[in-house]
Amino acid sequence: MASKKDTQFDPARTLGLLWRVNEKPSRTGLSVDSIVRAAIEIADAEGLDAVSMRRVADRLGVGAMSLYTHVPGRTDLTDLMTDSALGSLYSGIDEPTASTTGWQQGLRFVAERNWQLYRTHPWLLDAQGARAVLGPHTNDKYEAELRVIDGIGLTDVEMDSVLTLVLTHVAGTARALARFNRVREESGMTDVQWWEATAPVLEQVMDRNKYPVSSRVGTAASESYDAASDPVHEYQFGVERILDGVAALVERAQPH
Amino acid sequence: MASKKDTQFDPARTLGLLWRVNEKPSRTGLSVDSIVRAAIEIADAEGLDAVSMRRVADRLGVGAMSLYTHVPGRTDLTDLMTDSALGSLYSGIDEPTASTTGWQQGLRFVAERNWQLYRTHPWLLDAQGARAVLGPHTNDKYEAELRVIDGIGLTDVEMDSVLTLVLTHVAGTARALARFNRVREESGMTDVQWWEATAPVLEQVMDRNKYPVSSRVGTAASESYDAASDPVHEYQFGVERILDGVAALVERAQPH
DNA sequence: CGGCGCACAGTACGGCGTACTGTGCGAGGC
DNA sequence: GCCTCGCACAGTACGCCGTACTGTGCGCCG
Repeated sequence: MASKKDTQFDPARTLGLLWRVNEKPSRTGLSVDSIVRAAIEIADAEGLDAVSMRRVADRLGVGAMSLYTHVPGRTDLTDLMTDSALGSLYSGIDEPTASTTGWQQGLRFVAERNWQLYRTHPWLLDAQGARAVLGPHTNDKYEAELRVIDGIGLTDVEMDSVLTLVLTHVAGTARALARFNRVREESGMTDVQWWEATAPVLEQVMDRNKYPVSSRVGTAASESYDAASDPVHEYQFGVERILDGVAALVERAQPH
Repeated sequence: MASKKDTQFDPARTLGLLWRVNEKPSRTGLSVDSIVRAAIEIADAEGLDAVSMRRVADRLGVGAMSLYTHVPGRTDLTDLMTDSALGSLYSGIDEPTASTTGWQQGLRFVAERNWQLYRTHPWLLDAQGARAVLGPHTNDKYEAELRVIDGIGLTDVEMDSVLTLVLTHVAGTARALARFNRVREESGMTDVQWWEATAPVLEQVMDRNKYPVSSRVGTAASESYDAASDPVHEYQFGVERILDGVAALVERAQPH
């Protein structure tokens, strides 16, 4: 994925598409918007891999190649899907700041919205292929999220770093959750079933004495989670640790 | 990718492969090890997408279908590659604890090794497709890494959570770095060139007044990084914040 | 030395993105 | 009112992919 060389790498064209510079009223109702909408529906239901040009065209009752009139190729379509999905994140550019007080609450709000976004559109995690997508919603998102940590004593660069840190954590744990869910769907096997098939073989082959700490911790963790891992817990635990770490940074910047 | 239904989902078979339960001395030197080695070489040079069964077979001077005698399919091959790559992480199960003092230094050591691992094998980031790979090296890794935070006052579950938090952060920032490098390679365009092609169009379409905070912060960040982002800085910054956050947790568990 | 099993090879199918090449509809000029 | 031209849409084809299924011929064991 994302390894094919684009026929033509044209940032200007992509940008024009993202901001819908040339709205074309076509004769069969085909348009950038309708194509993106169809693609997102498929991706939501079956993942990004299921979004092939043929599938999207089928869903629109149109020939596969007709899509290329409106969209340069699959890569750009993915960018368009990404920016479009980001449009539903916040009701407005002020929502995160307006609906919270204090930077901790603000960052938690931002994290939670991103987490929910990845839950509804897990394909977003597979969609970050190339350079940043500079679409309108992407820009709105960046501005809205930065505002919750503006004016709390961090430098501009630190603000960017803190936000990226939180978002990277959310994406990472969301990825674990998506993997978790996908495996269960596709294998038709619960974690317990899988473990029952795996454990006996592992027992024969692995010397438990070699792994004192990990067998103790692994057992404790899986008993606590009722599974091999618990992405939701990881997400929450991580956010709290990170907020504590950022608090230390803020205090250092502004000694009371 | 990773969406095809496996012909047969057989954990026992996969495990046997990972632990090399049935070493087969074949007649042309073809073996699980040689196949995995060839696959990794291709992946290191050209990414995981370039690892097709045909490519691997070609490199070994063998027909594509012959690989299936030793390996059930591409999915399992990927698991084998992953466990194999993890073998080079530490010289022994005690290296992280033996070469550091204190849990902070220990976690920094672990983070750094993982970071370097992802730098040499970026395809590892694309290889986590299904359930955990329970190979020998994967187990060694988990044990080695847990030991650096054993006995510092955390509960077993907290130990697992802390390690996962650090590793998730490393993987996330390594992914950003890999993307960064790949884009530069493939597009043949530096960040500066790209920006020069992008900026004028963006200027026409985006109202800067709508984005006071992000244009200030974005400018500061990109001037500081000489690029749109700096994954290395993000990695380091994040590790320090996370360590501070974990320190707060440790102190809370063990009041001085 | 005969025979059998398994390592290896080949062909083929249904998928993918998309280059290139038609076709026929809708709108503008007269 | 009609002709014409441009562009939205369609089709075919190529080279990739993973892998199911079907041969072949080598090496080992009796």
